[in-house]
Amino acid sequence: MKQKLRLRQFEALMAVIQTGSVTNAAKELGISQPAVSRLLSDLGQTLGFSLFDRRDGKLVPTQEVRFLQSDIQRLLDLMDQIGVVSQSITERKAGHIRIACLPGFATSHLPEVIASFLKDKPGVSVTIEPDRPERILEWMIDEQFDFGITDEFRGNSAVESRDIYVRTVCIFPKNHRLSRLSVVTPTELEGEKLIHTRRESEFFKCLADTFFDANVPLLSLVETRQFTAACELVSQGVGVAVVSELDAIRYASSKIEMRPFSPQTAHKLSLVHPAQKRPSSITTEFINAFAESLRQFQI
Amino acid sequence: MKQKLRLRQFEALMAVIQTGSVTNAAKELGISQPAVSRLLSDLGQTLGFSLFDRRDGKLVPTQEVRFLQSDIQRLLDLMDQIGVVSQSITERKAGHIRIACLPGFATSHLPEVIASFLKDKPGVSVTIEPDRPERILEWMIDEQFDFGITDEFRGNSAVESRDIYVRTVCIFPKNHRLSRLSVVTPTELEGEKLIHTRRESEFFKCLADTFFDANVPLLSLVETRQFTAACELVSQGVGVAVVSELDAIRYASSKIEMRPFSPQTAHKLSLVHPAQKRPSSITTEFINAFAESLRQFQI
DNA sequence: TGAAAATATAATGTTATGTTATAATTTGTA
DNA sequence: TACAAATTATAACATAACATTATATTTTCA
Repeated sequence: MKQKLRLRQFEALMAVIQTGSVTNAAKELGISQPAVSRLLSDLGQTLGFSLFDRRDGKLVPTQEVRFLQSDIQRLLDLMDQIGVVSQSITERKAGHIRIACLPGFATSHLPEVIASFLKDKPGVSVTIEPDRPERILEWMIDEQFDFGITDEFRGNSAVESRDIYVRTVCIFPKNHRLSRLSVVTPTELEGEKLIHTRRESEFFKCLADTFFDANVPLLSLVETRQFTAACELVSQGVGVAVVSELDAIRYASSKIEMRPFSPQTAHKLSLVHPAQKRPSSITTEFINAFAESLRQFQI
Repeated sequence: MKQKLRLRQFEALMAVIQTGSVTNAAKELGISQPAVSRLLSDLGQTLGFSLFDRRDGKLVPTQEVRFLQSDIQRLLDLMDQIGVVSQSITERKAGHIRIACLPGFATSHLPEVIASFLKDKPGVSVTIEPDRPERILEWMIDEQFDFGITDEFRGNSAVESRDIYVRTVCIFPKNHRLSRLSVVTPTELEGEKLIHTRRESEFFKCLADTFFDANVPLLSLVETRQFTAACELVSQGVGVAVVSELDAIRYASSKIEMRPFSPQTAHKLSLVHPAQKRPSSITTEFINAFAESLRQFQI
């Protein structure tokens, strides 16, 4: 066997097996009969055994060919499949996106965005991994994920980011004295015990500044990492909080009320991805879709 | 995607992924660097997305390519495998043989022949199906088996056969009065009750003829289809029999003795295969090996 | 920044794959 | 059996894929 086996030869072989004649095979392949004839004779030459026997007008494959037939069929099917899949990739209907996000997003906003994104993309799959911002940053740096949704991001040369400023609101238990207001200010919160994010967090500092500027002492009650935890505590009637509108809306229940907080103190979200690696086009498309989904909550 | 995907392009792609550079890939493939360069650019063109990103001196595949990578690898592996298998077929080291045989052969002579035949042919597999001659003939006619070992075959246009005449011997229990003889004749068997094959069988008729010619009445005791059954009965001391030497030797035990039978009355075996279908070369080779294995028992 | 290495492009030869024309073979039928 | 029709093989030749060498361009790295 000096000559190389060619895919085209196998295509011709299978076409003849299926149609029972060289002439019909040629029709099926959309080429001339002599072309098929030669592909077969070349293949037979390199394989070293004859491919067909004549049986009352039909060509039937020899035992030797039958022995190879299933493998050859798989080969051709696989080639087809690769063609189909790459077509899907080009049309952005196939691919995989690995998303790292803050725990709050894994259960509330992100799933809806993914669901609508995947609606017309049957070949696309997604991995979601929720964790703390520090971990998300690591994952971006060593490129274990394609896209990250985080906060408290302070910039990193290995990571590209896009900042989103989300409106915040004040939430409090139903029938709270604040419910008579249309806007809540630090002054109105004087004496209220606050549930808020960690003292070192950027958002807490901004919030503290607004209290300082209003010359109101900020009374701390509970310190939590996540806005959702704050929402939960408020709904238990423990206290009041200033949280991202995104979380507040998702948490809306009969037990809490929300009002705009003034001065507007935004919560900064960062949509991040590895800087070195060019994101796949499906990833880029998803990041844009996600950013778009946040537009209604932006300042 | 107007252009067709080519196997060669995938080979180039995988070589670059493995080696991390076009230059090294070219070396691995044993072709020039510009050749690889162009295979890649053509492939990228038809796929519609870029294949590699530069990362500190190395080319790393894009997410899109990674998504296809395993399928492409399988494709190439399969192509290799087909090459290897067809090579084996050519060298008659791969294939499948379906054998139909008389029950006696399935357990005694055939297995040894198969075992030694397969010794240097790792890719060859065998199916053995024991049954009656009528069934074996059917199987040959509708080509369900490649090779048949039968007797009482009277010819059929759909079946090609090769007749083998196997020597027969007279067997009897140890210490029987016949054991003083070096050759047994019908005359010597006068008065002995015989275990023999069916009355309609060709072999029985031949045997009966020798008795008739010797003017000795043939006393029938048990009629059986198979020689092995006769051997078993003889070893139980039930009577004497004239059987194929092939069976007698395999059945040799401390309980029976054998002597040549005269006049020599051969048992005709037929090695058959479908006439219309050209047997695979591995089948032909096996049939020859099997015929050879019987040489020592032939007249 | 500039030399070295890697890659892309251009010009061109070779092989695979296609074509049409036609010969040889097989099949079906009188 | 013979003969027309259908099928397949062969010949001569065009085109595309794939390779080459030469050379321009880009990237890498000291």
